[in-house]
Amino acid sequence: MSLKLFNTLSRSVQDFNPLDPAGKSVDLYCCGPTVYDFAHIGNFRTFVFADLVRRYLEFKGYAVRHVMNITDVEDKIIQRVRENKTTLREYTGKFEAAFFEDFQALSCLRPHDTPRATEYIADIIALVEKLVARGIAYRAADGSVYFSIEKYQGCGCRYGQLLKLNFDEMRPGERVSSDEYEKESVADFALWKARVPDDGEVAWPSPWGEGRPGWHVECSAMSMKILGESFDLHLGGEDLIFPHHEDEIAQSEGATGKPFVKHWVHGAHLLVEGKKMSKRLGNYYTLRDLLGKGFSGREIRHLLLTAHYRESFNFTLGGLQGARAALARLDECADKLKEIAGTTTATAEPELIQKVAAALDEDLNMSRAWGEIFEWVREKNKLLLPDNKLSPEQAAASLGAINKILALLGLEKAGAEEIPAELTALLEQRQAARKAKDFKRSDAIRDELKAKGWVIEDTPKGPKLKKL
RNA sequence: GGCGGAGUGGCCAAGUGGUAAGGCGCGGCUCUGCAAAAGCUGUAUGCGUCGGUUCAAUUCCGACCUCCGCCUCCA
Repeated sequence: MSLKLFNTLSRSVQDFNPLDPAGKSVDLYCCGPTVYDFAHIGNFRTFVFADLVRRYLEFKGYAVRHVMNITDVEDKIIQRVRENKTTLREYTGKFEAAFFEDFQALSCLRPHDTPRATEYIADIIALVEKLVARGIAYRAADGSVYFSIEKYQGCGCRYGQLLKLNFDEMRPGERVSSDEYEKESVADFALWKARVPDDGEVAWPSPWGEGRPGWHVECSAMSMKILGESFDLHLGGEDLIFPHHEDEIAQSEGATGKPFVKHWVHGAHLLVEGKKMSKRLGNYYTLRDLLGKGFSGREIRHLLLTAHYRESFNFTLGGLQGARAALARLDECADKLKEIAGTTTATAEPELIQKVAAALDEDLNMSRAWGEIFEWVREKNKLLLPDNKLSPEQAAASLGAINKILALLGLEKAGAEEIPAELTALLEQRQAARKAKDFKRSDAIRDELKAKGWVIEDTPKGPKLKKL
């Protein structure tokens, strides 16, 4: 089975085939965070989605090179640096570190390369020079360099590959900042922004005078430097389709004359509690906010992975409770299998893995994959309870399968917590009390354990302690 | 105004031209000294509204309603 993915270039689901003639390696670029503040849950939907793409490609046997940029120079950052009377590096370093902490809390695999824009200034300048030399970019009177869409189209290139553009009908200018009035045409965009007083110390020398890179150009410069002028996959949030990604294509193809990216995939946004996230509505959650409410990164990741990536998804606190319950059901089944399997090992049974892979092959249909997983859980539960019908070998094979799936999804269960000896002693006392029919005492011990955060599970084979 | 996406049970969410996966929640049952936990089980004559095509539509077509995204530095 081969992977099918939606491609924004064709606006349709198509077979994914890497550029590598051997069909073995895949180069993947995902637009990363702008490190001006803590990232919110919407940002992380995109990164978890990108992580799923990477993990699934690796699962299918591809050697993936995953690159994600860190945007560490940009208008908002400069503004914050000014307000906080700090330096660019100090300011962005703090939020970059926070970002990777959050990233890890969600079990996202660290990309192989995480280039910072400020460390690729020379490459950015070289790319802009190339565009200027080809006559596609021009220096305006204010010292900024702009990309000319007219000249680009004059070279036989197409602007508007990711979406239909109709400049006459568009509402121009609402968000054009006042420092861009030197442009020849409203559609043109900045490659290099001349230094202005508000920039403070944030500036680099260039052939056009001091300044800093435009936003879109960093992704073109860094992705091509690391992955080459043409590569397989470029991911990002759907809001980046225009202008960011369209401009990336223009800059890259304008400079190289080669197709930039073969396959563009965009993740949809999410709503929070049914509404667009906003600080005013109180439904703006950073990852830290959610962790602070007691939810785990694993629960949050599970919830983000329940819906299809191209559908807008309603993220709710109630949904997180549901994620917790769903994961508990899964873990419970795995624990029971583990108990039966003991130290026996066996090859993972292939059926579940095949079904989940078949679902993911269809444009990463996670909802269908979950359907398969939970149907499998029910089937296993029927064999395990009320009395086990599985041999240790069978249980080990089943356990191998579910563990492989959880690893694929980045939802491995953390190691079980050790039960303190004093609690085990209490549990034994309760059993003694029950045997003596002193239920008052046994219930008191049960309450005591519950107060300590542990619940007793009385099974036909005796009591077990479980962390709440 | 232009371009694009979406409306499926109490909530979340798949899917299909032939009669609705899965998760959460809720009810029932099993187990239990009682509970809890766990498991099993039940839970949409219906897929925004109104028309049309068809032997058959939630699925195709048209109109309408509602919601969401992008339209020059937002994941």
